[in-house]
Amino acid sequence: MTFNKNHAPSCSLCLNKQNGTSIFCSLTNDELEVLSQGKRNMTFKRGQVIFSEGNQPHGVYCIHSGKVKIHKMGDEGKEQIVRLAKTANIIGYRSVLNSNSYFASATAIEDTEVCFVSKLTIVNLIKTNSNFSFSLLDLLSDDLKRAEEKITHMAQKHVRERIAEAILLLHEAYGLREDNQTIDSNLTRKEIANIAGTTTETSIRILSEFQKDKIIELTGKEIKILDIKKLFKTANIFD
Amino acid sequence: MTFNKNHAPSCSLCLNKQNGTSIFCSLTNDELEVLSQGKRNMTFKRGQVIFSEGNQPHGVYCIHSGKVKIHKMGDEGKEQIVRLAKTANIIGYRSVLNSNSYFASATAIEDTEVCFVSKLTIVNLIKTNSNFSFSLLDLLSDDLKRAEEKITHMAQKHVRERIAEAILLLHEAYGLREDNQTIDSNLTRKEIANIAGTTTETSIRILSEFQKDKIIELTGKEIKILDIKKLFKTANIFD
DNA sequence: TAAAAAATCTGACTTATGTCAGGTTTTATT
DNA sequence: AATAAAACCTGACATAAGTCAGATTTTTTA
Repeated sequence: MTFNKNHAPSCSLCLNKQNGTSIFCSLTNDELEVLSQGKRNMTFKRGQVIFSEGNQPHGVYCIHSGKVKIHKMGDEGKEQIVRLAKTANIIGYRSVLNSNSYFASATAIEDTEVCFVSKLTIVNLIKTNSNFSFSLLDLLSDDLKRAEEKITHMAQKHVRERIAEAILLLHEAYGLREDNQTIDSNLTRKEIANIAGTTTETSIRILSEFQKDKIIELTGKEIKILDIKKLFKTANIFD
Repeated sequence: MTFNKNHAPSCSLCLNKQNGTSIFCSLTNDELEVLSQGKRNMTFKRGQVIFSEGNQPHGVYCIHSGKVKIHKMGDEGKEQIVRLAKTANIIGYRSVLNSNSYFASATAIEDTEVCFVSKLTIVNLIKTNSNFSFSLLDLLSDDLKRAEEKITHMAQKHVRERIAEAILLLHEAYGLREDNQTIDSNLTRKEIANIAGTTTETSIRILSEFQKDKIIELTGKEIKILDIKKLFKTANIFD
């Protein structure tokens, strides 16, 4: 990890804020100025750890650009990926909000720039700006909803359905490349297994099956979605 | 369900509030008065539904006494229990906070009295009392932590470990009866299966195994914990 | 650019856990 | 109290998915 004082712009000029995709959108100009003054810019190369399970949190990380996986260690040292984050998302807030140590780790899955914002700044914002509190509550509620949905699916769905769901999650979280077909991420088979909660071998086998069934096309780590309707059907998701 | 205007006391006199176990502890006397005036008292018999997946939420439910399961329907109509609530807990807040329809249902697992608090009241409290916001954020953070832990366990633990964990969850959530050994709840084998994410048959079989191994003693639906250390070990939980 | 280390792939085999079926006991309803 | 409906239990069997092992390809590192 390296510090980088000048790369990310001031928060009020940040594109992610202007897009309306950031949790900091509800801040006043003054508040943004304070945020901007206090933040610390850092960059992480693919594979580098942003924070680690068990450590003490001192603030949150706003992803200025890049992609991050949030993962937990299981009993036998097997990784479980519990969330995926991208540009404009903030990570590490859960532990800050209830003052526990991190219960999960965050690792860059591609080169990533983050702005670190101290716990004190976040706490002050909650104290003074209820819109910010609402944004945080909304964010947490959404995460909780997804997590409890995932519990149900882990308990009840077959691996084939869960792998299909993992691909759909990647699609939703990271979107498509310019060709409008290829998922904009390159996780390993093992990481896909760790989203779906299965073994690397099974993940490989089922991805090949999907290719044989003309649902996806695989080129190395790239996944091109050929038939998204079939993918939803395979995942057993209807709506 | 029946309305019951006089059973639960005014919020400021409520024992759950005085115990320090309620989320409303951070409220001022004036705020408690508003809360008290606005609340509506309801009672639900064992098995009755408090709110249902898919419906629109209009407020939160504070459990004055009783026990409630929060559960989701899986694809094949199989229930997954995602949380357990008891006296002093509030339920239904997740959906209120991000204005979605309920994504899970709540059903009384024993006779339960609740106080219904309108969404407007909650929103006003968040707007005016940042301590209340902190309490809610803390609550949601804790739920999220537990949920993401459960995802990992669902994905990686064997059914035997998950059933042991389910018993420990019951123990933690509902505590013990006067004998200091028997868990104060009487879920069916099927409901235990629906916490652990397995079938009724397997849950029955594994509970019998635990009895044979002198970890628990079963009398109808009652579960007496004989060896909690062994139970933790069986669940593969150390700390 | 060579060597080492990951990641991918495939086949054979094992096993945990689900499914089905039938009987008994407990609980709820009339 | 009688009947119906859940809940509980057990055995036999089926199968989804894990494990192990070895080969190939890709990526990383020196």
